[in-house]
Amino acid sequence: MPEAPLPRPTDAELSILRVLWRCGPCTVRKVTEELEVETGYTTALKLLQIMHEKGLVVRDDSERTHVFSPALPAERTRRQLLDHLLDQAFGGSAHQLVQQALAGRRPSKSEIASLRQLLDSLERKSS
Amino acid sequence: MPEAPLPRPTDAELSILRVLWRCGPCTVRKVTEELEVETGYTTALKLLQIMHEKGLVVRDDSERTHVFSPALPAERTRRQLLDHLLDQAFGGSAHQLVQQALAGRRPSKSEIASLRQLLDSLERKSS
DNA sequence: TAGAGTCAACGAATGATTTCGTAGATCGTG
DNA sequence: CACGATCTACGAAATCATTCGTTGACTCTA
Repeated sequence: MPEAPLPRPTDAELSILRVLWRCGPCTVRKVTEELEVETGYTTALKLLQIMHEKGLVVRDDSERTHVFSPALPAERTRRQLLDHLLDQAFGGSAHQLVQQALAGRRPSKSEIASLRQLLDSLERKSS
Repeated sequence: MPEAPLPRPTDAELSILRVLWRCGPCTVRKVTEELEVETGYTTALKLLQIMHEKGLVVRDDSERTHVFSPALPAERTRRQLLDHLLDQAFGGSAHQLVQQALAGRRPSKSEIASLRQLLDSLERKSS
């Protein structure tokens, strides 16, 4: 059985994943409190149930109060979303995307330095 | 009346915008033919009608066969989508996003050089 | 042990998205 | 003119996303 790839999280689902990424495993109540937009308890619960069905989160129901964790590391999900945007809006050109992401912003000196290093290592690999 | 900001295009809408970006102003038929996934004529028409209501495309209906164009330049829409992803998935850290976008890819030497130049100019500005 | 509080489950309501069938107007050609 | 082709408009249907009320079970405490 070739397990289906996880679906792309929706906006509301992503806001829940952000909580789990930031706080670690959470109960429904904790998620409800940590969400940046005021949300009803049952709404958060329903979303977590759906996300559990989809496989986006893992549920520990050994206790009465269930505890939820992301099914994938944040980096995997971020990568998936980024790849999708890359295809859909940037014609697959990572270069163009990076250009757009940096233009008009103010990365700090240390960030610029770290990006330079990244370019260096990419160059070594590609040569 | 402060005109409402344009809504973020959905996936299907974005696939139509890609056609308009690539081909310039198009009739419904042209869009239908150019879409990468086989799509019925009325489906494309309906989408264009909705996009017109939302303000995502401009319609020239001076002739019987209408002609549609993007309401915004591609760069503005790409920027909007990128900013949204940045907030939603990368906590606003452009640095992290760029890291992720470049890691594991093979930008060409010239692309790397052009990105280096971009970093240079950013550094000059921020100092 | 009774009552208040907390919990998961379920389903309904709403709205957005996507697809497509049909109808009516218009155009061009034989 | 009449017919077929093409066009826009409209609305129905299916699916999905989101929110929330209610219910029944469990827990803790007075």
